[in-house]
Amino acid sequence: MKRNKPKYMQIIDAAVIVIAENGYHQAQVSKIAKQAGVADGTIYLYFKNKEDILISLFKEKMVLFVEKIEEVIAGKQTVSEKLLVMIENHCRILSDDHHLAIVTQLEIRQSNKDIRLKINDVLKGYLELVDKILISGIESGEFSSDLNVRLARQMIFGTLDEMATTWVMNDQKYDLVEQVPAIHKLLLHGCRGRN
Amino acid sequence: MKRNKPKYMQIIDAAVIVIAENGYHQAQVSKIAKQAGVADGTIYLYFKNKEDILISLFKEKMVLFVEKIEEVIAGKQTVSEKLLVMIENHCRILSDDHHLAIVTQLEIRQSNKDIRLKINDVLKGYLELVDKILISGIESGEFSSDLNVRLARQMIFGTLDEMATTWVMNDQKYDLVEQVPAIHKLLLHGCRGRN
Amino acid sequence: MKRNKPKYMQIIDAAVIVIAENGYHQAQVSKIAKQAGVADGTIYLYFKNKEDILISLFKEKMVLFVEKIEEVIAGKQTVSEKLLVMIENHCRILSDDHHLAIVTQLEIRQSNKDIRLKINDVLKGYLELVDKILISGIESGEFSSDLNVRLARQMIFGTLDEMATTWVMNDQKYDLVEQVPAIHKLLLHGCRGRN
Amino acid sequence: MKRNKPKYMQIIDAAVIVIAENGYHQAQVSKIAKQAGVADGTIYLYFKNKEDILISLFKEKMVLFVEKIEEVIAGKQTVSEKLLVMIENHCRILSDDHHLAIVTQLEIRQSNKDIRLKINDVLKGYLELVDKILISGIESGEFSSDLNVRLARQMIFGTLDEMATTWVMNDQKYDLVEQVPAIHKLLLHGCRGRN
DNA sequence: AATGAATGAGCTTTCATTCAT
DNA sequence: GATGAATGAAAGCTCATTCAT
Repeated sequence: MKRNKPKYMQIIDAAVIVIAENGYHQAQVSKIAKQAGVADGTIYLYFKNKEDILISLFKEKMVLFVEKIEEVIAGKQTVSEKLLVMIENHCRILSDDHHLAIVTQLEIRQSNKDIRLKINDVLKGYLELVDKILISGIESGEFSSDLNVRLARQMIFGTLDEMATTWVMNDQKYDLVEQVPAIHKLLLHGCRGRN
Repeated sequence: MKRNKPKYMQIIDAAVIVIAENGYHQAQVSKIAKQAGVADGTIYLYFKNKEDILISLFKEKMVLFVEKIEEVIAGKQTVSEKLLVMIENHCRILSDDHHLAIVTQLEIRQSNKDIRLKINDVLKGYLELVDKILISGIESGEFSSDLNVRLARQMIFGTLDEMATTWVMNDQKYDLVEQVPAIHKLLLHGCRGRN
Repeated sequence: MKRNKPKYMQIIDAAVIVIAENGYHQAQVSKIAKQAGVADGTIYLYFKNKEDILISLFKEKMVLFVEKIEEVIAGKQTVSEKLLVMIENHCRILSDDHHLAIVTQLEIRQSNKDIRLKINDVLKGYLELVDKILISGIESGEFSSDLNVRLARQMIFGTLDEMATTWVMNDQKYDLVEQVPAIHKLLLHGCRGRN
Repeated sequence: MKRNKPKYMQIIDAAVIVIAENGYHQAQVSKIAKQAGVADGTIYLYFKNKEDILISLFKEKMVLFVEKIEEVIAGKQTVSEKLLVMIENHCRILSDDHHLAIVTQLEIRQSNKDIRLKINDVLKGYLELVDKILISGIESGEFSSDLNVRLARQMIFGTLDEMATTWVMNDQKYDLVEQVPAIHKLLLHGCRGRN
């Protein structure tokens, strides 16, 4: 298992720092190697190529992301609460790791279509989690059975992503978590759709 | 006025096609020139550099975008209607120009931070339009005065952007405009927030 | 006769200014045209190509240079006096036209070997003048008949040129003409060679 | 120490040959790399950029130049002898390396002002050597204490440089070293200045 | 005579990847 | 497993010159 080899995560963590601090196009393999404290060639013992570093990076971080959110959702009963803790954790995880926020919201998006598609694959794990919450809401009767789950999921993810990106673009100078209740209200009422 | 010089728009239109068909990083200046039917050097009579082509491209298209939407909104009374025609036009404009959709949703985002920031500046025109609609809703009493305009705008734009990007990523193989009523309902209820 | 057409000298004078102020490699034909107040294409009605502007420039200025010096020499009897007024005028002409000094001492030398050779041809007029002075010195007995005229001329021209270049390189911040008597003494004694 | 890395001198020597044989503006990095038997990219492991090759080239050769001359001067007592061996070596070093002569007398001077200034800095080492000889002449009483060292140095260097440049411009078809005694006599008498 | 829009050839430098040690 | 020197392909931009008006 790759993940158990110490240098694997060492290189990924180095990549996050180097990309966040230098930007995607200035994150040369040699810089990542230097930050990780290994030789350039060593990178290629753990990753197929540069693209593989990026996708692996995203995969590793996203797994933690989804695990964390699944964990906090588990204890919640109503869809409102589930949505709330999901939004809260989404914002908190990004707030807690400024480097990661920069990488996921700004830098990684500069990659080409191939990489974007692979990243989207990884993202599916998160989107399915959102779907699960929405479906639980329909089943509990809190949401109408007419709710278009795919569109609602796009609204939720699109909104959170836009919020986060704007926040990063503004150099993270305001508090993202503070806005959680307001966003929760907007999205919840959007999904409820009765008024 | 730049826009009146025929080659200016000729080059911009060529850039949209070349970027859409080859991807951002494979859209060399020489390819754009060839597509536009001019010499490489001619590009530089109309644009400062490659970056300037991209920003101008985005600016020109966004101006048309905003003008068109302002026009259709003008005739509408209720905020619900305004939102509907805005969403409808957002989707229709992208649907009607597949090349443009690819460029704005996927390719242009691969540009570096400098260009991204300038593109964001251009985008402000559109975001202010959304704000105007939201404020008109508050003034007419259709939306609560408690509505956080900035967050609501991020929800609306984030949702539309996510929808459009997903649609382009899926090779535009379903009908985007068809989803307008459902999205309108989601966003409107989100903003109304009474239920 | 080219020289009588007003735009011919207009373009040459513009070239001196543009080259002096921007440097040889930044003196584009379009800049010279603009400075001269004519269209780019007009340049080519008066000069075969860019190279021709440079050589013509040097030729026109050198003719004035040689004419002036021949004039002042004419009135002098001894070789010492002739040498003195030659040196004096060499320094004064450069001192009086800072732009020209920059162009002849620094910028024009950045041209390629072809142009250098043609410039050297033009320079011959001046070198022959120096030879004439030296020969008059031998004939009058002031200089030994053993004097190697070619080498002495190289000494004289090389010394004046090095002085002038150093002075221009130091931004012409000291007085070149002030040094004339000392240089005259050095060169005269070099040529006399009896001690 | 850069100079000990074999490829460093290999590239510099290749640059001398390529510049001498093709001219400054036709000495592309790829040509130099080919001549040196390395890949284009390898050049940039040893030099910051193309400019750096030129300046390093001049620096390395000038160091040898100055070292050599300092060595031969050391054994000489009178200023006349010192001047003689200096002139002799100046001419001999250029005569012995035709490529180097072309590069230093013609090609390198086509570089832009930035490079010229850096080259002038390197040249200072040589000019200081000339000053040292002149001062030793004043101290020994061979030269008058009235001698303007700066001007005398400009005469000596200017004369040698002009001789060498003319010789290279004439395709080095006569013997430069043969002229050493005559030049020595001219310059020595110029400095002595008593006659 | 004068214009100036259009042309298109040409080159330095970067950086992901390899492979001998 | 680890190293890091070496590789070499690839592209944006400039500017002297032309020529239709």
